[in-house]
Amino acid sequence: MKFCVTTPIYYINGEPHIGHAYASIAADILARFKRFDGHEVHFSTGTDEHGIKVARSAEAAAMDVQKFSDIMSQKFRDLGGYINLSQDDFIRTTEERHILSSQTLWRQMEKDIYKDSYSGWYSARDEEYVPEEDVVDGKAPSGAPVEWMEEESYFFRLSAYQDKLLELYEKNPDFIAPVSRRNEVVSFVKSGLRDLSISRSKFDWGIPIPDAPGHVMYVWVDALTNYITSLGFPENISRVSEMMENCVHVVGKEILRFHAVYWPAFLMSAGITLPKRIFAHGWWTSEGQKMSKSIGNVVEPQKTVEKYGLDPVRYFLFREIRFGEDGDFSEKALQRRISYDLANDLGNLVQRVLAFVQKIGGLRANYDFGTDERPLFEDSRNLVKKLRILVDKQDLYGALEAIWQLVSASNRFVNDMKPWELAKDDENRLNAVLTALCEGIRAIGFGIAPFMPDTGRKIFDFLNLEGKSFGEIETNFMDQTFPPPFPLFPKE
RNA sequence: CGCGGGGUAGAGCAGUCUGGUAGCUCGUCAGGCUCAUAACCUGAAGGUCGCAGGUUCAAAUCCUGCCCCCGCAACCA
Repeated sequence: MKFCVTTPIYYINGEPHIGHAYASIAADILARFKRFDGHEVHFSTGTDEHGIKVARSAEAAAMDVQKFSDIMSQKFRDLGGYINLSQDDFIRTTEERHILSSQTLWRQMEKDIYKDSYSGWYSARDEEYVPEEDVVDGKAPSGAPVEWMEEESYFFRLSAYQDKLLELYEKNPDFIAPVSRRNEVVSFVKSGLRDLSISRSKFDWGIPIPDAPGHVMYVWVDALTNYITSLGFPENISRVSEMMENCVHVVGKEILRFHAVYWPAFLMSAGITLPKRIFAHGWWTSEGQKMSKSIGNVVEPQKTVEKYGLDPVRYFLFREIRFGEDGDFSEKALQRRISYDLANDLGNLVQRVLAFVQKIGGLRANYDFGTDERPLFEDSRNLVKKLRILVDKQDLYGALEAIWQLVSASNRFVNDMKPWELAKDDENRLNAVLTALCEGIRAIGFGIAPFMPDTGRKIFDFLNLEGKSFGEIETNFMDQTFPPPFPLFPKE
């Protein structure tokens, strides 16, 4: 089976923040899970580097725009390192392969492209058109004066795709997730689609339009195309098709419309396979307030990871709120998750069980699961099946919830079975209990590994499982001795 | 009358379609237990279910009006 997942490509006009890390880690978790489950995975991320804003920022920094792009793009590549991204490709829209890809796509859409003039209120100071309703007393929101301008532009016949898009949403109810976002898009499309201006001629920091000197592509055309460039468009069209139909685009809710309306319309026009799903994630506030530089509450991924460790942060982002909804990032909440969920529940479970196994010199072969051990054993074997279903819905919160149900069940099992008493007079029973618990810990390890890669690996090491995948969970723990365990999430 | 979602214990949510005086997770407090970085069990505190009317034996749940919050409302990458 094939699986493809993408992050948005990040616009390099600003510094990486927790929102970028969030989307990237989400995609990373999906990619890692599918790899564990034996799929051939393509996971891409990257940077979006064209457009007037980048050109202006470079100018403000008195830098060559390509040089500026190189520096900014590198910051996003570095972010991937801090958060342990397992991407297969990091794409930059200024790369040659992408320029060719975008121009090819443009050509394939040409039957839906026509030349006309675009007019509107233009702010020369801001170098951009200002929407009619934002113009007050002849001024843009920035205070700059606006004037009525007209320029030649290429248009994409988006209006021709209204019915096809509605049919797409109708036939594929899961094309857009979550459901509330889907409804927004459907209602937007139903309200009527206008043709889209897809070229710019007032600046040149963009991909040149074939045979149209002076015109560059509207950045969104170029940006969206990255997904198929990464898959090998235009050379490897079969790979593009087979990956796209199994592809989940993880996007922020602010850019859903571009992905759920424009992108499928472009692909339909060009005759390219549509992605399987567009998943719109929510936004984080920080300590109860909107993140902003002036308040000084912007959560910086690198600093947060340095202070709390990567795995706890990855865990927190997907346990604190349901994926798709908004939530609040606070240090107190993070500390609580680390202390309670990770150290007390998970860490302590692993420690109390493996320390016991260590104490009796390993697991022996002659044991029999009785009616007491069976349920935990079954739960352990069923966890992966549950996770497959949840992960296919991108319900990462639900997945962690399911894993922690097994953590709790395991902890409860230790309390109920009292291995410390069995140790006195019933060795076989003790072996059965500890073996069932190791089964639980193994399942938990597989479950958390996509979320917390380092912690997953530690658990695999504890149980001599390094290199095993989901398909190999049937292995039995017989006559095993394990290396001595150590606390996974040590408290100070 | 632009479209849509929502206001339920300290926090986040379910319950509203198919009326029967409220539930889940986390947090707080007390007791029990203890192999371990401790967890688990039991019990407790805490809600006029946005406001006001109406229907009904009975309303978070149905009807009417009002207040408030939040998305979307096209070229913003």
